[in-house]
Amino acid sequence: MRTTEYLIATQKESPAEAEIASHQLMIRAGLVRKLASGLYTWLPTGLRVLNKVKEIVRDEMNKASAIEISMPVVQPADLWEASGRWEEYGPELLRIKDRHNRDFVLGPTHEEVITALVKNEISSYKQLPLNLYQIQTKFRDEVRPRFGIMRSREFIMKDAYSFHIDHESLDQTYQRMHQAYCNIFERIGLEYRAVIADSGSIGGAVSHEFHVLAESGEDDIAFSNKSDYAANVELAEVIASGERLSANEDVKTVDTPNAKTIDEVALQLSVEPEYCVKTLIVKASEESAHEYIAIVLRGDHVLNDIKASKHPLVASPLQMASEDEVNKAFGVNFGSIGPLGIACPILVDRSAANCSDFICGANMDGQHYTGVNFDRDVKDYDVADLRNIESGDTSPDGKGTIEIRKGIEVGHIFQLGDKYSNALTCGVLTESGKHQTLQMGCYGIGVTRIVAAAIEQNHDKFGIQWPEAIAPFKVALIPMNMYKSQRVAEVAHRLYADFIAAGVEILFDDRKERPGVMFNDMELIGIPHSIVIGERNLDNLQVEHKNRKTGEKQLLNIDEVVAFITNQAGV
RNA sequence: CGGUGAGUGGCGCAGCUUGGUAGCGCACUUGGUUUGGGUCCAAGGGGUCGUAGGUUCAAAUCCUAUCUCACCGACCA
Repeated sequence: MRTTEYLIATQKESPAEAEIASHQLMIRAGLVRKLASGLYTWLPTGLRVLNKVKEIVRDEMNKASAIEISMPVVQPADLWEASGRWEEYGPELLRIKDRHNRDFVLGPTHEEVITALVKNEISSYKQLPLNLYQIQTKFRDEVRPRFGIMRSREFIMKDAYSFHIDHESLDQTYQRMHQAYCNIFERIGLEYRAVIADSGSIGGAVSHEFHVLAESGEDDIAFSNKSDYAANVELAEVIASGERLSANEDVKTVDTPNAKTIDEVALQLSVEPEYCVKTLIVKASEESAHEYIAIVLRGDHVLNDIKASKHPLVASPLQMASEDEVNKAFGVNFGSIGPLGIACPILVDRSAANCSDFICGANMDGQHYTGVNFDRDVKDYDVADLRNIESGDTSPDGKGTIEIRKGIEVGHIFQLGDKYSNALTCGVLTESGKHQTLQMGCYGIGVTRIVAAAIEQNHDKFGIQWPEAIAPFKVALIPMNMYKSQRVAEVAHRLYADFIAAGVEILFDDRKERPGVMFNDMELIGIPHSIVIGERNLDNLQVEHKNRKTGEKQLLNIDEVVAFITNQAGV
């Protein structure tokens, strides 16, 4: 490709609204342009990258025996009414009417359509398992589109749906998809983690998210430094390390005037917060036959709402008691609540349960106890996993310690079970001739989001540094003063032809621009290899190669350039 | 949906407080200059100042309404 026949569309400045690197760089490098909130046009360079990602996804899906189809973006509402999601989905579902005033939706996902399809096409267990996918535009009327292409309303998703006679078969395909996803992200060249998204209470994981690690990510990922364990911070189970030490001290009452927080208590008593416990009062569930529950955490730990609300004694969703309610029920204000002698059931976090001789509120304003111990002093309580996992905790699989980093969710795989097949009565006849509802799995990848995530992970102050596998071009050919130097022009044209003959994707900057402009544009666009042709090196029949990622420069003989690139880039 | 802020050539902004008929940088066009890291000079083209209404001799500027967008919180690939 020649720049003079191409649309470069680079910019010096990025729009004020672009907050994160990938958004700024996608606009500055001329990859996308915004049409309206959450709606983007893909310019030629961006589209080349997008297509590379699509091809890798497609290839790995095919290798995993998934079969490509294409379903409509516009879907009739009655399917959504049948699945219950016409009511359930809410305003993110864009609803439209046709000329006959019939209701349709712009598909945010395709479970309904695929299930209806399979219901009609598949009638025997012999045709199973079946795994169908498409790479296609989705529309979700996001509350707040953000970060450019990262969270747009219209986006491209690879969505796959598998159908099975039983759970065992579903599990096999699920594992296969898990592996396919790992292959995809490895091939693209991204640092990622497969994250446990929901450790179902019955039998193992039923959902994994795939996250690309990047500072700008919106999710906190906890992962082991020794194993491949990874989970959302909210969902990661915490196992308490160590054992409780024996009680040495007696309970004493100390004055802690005006100390409302653990930090203030710890400061007044000159101890670290981890030697204190904090007691939080939450609303109890109906079945608990109490009004409130006291939750006890170590002073330096953070309550995990999700875990707490899953406990049978605790109201779901979690509701913290107000200070007035606490005062009314227990005769004490925030700051001096404690488990010792409190008139409600007590839930103790696993880590807090390992504390001994600890400090806690005395249930009298302005006073705390020291030297408190479970069992000896606090007798009736339940232990549960109630806090957020933290950096440095032991990994839940027992291997290594936990690190926490930000992640961008780019993929999600699910074992759906029979939710949709049941609602739309999708089943087959079994070997014994009985009707059997199918088990389903679904597997999504945010194709457009991968492009943004790749930039988040691979850029510097000059621009994008594309991984080879998804770079819009492998090589930028940059001639110095081609319009003045006949020699430079000749070599440039010859190399350009050679690269094309060798099947290398090359961008030949034949604009009549100053060198600085060309260097800056090619670096901003992020092409992995630059070949610079200048009078300077032509006497020795050499040109210069520069690696975008490492910045390394070296001189190459003109005759060797193409081979050098094809060997290095694995073309 | 709640909170905050902004709408002025393609992009980034100034002008608004104190009304007087729109300006700067980038980009674009032309000519010259320069040519291994976003040259420099000159000339030029392009804007219903988000929209509607009002106040006024006069509105980008003041008032009212409305629309849109962005940023911060709960959802998602």
